[in-house]
Amino acid sequence: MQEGTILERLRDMVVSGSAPPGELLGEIALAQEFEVSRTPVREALKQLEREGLVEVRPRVGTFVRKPTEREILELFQLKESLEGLAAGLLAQRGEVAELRILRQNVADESAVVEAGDARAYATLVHEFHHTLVTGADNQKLAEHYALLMNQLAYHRIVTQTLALPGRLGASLSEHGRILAAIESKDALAAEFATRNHVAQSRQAATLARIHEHDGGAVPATGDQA
Amino acid sequence: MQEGTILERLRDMVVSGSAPPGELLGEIALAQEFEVSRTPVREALKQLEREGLVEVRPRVGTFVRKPTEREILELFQLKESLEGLAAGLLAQRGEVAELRILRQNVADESAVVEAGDARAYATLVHEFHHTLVTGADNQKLAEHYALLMNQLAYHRIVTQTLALPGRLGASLSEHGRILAAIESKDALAAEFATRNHVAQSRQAATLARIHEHDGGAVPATGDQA
DNA sequence: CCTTGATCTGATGCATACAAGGAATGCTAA
DNA sequence: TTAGCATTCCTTGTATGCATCAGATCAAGG
Repeated sequence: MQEGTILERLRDMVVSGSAPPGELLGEIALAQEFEVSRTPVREALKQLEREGLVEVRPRVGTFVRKPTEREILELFQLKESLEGLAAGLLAQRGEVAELRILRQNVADESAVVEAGDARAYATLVHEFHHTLVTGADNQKLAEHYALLMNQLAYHRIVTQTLALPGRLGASLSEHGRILAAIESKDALAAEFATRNHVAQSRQAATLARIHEHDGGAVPATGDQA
Repeated sequence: MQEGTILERLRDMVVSGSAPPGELLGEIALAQEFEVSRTPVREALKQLEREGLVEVRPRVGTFVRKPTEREILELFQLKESLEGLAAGLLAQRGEVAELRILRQNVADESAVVEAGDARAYATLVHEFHHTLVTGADNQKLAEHYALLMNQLAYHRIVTQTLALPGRLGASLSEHGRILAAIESKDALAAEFATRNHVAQSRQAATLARIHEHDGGAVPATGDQA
């Protein structure tokens, strides 16, 4: 079959969207699909419930959960705080491996923005933020952050958001400012540059969702920087 | 028997310390104690593992986990960030029920400090921080915060910390500054007052742990404000 | 036609039996 | 005496059967 544990495969089904929101994740069906018994499937489903990805209705079933607008706002507020913390911590660490990765990452971002490749940029954005959090050298922070990002179905949101006009370049320069603040070992500046970046990203993501609900592609007329 | 679900009862055993670090939480023994089968016990243990309270060694057993010094530092860093976020959000909410609770709480704190009742003050401290987070009106924040606090074995740490000379009064005035910043709807001031308070608390807690390792009660000679 | 009720299906929740592996213990040999 | 090893015990991991209950379906009455 596929790779990875049952938990990972199930989580991927939810995060990637191959199991759409509202869909019933029946223990028996999944057990047959994974060729195991209900017990390990059940354990994995409970874990996903703890991660906020599915909703278990007792005696009824486990369903893929779709975050409400309210929850997305709450998650972005948390994201802002946690990434800000990470940037500040990283700035205090001095010259570490993650810093070099960030430099290379921003350089790569410049290149793909030149080429206008929004999808490649989305991948680099993901790596940038991931490196930021990893570089904070705080395992607990990384764990909490990972929970957040799963619930935000990060890739798709980021990809859609970056399709907004002007957002691509704005995001790049924001990353540049974050890196500069970290380079200068100014923890406070790094924190606030990061928080500002996340806030901007949140606004853009909100717009992207609104446009999506309008029905389909993002329009050419944008009203945000 | 007792009240609450199996999960809550098990968690309480770990957090309260009635099951000391390193102790084996055997599924069979717990199942007999709770008068259920291994299955629900096992589910609860897995949940506690995800909360970071126990460590599951495959094919060996589930053991009560003791946070390392490193982890405690990491958790306090997160606590500082999350409580700061909460205070800032609360400051932006205007006159809400939680704000009135905080006012009453600080007033009560003054009274018990006058009376010199450190134990009663510890309870009020717990309520103050809990109200702060609740008042942020962010469910996800509250959930992540709850995870943190469980791992910190908050009650005991706070109680020990407040026993340090001078810490009682310092904590009270810090709470006062936090409340004042929230009252003035200054989100940034509220955030930093809270972060400063948590940082002070962390330093005091570190001292308390060091003294504890010296062997027993906190000495009368303190070297922190 | 709409509402209301019983029934029936299918899902989870729990209990239990069996399989598999790690750790301690005691035995043997050097 | 001690090092090495086999064995035994005790633990979790998995599979499966039964009990229970939410929700759908269908029929009967207004």
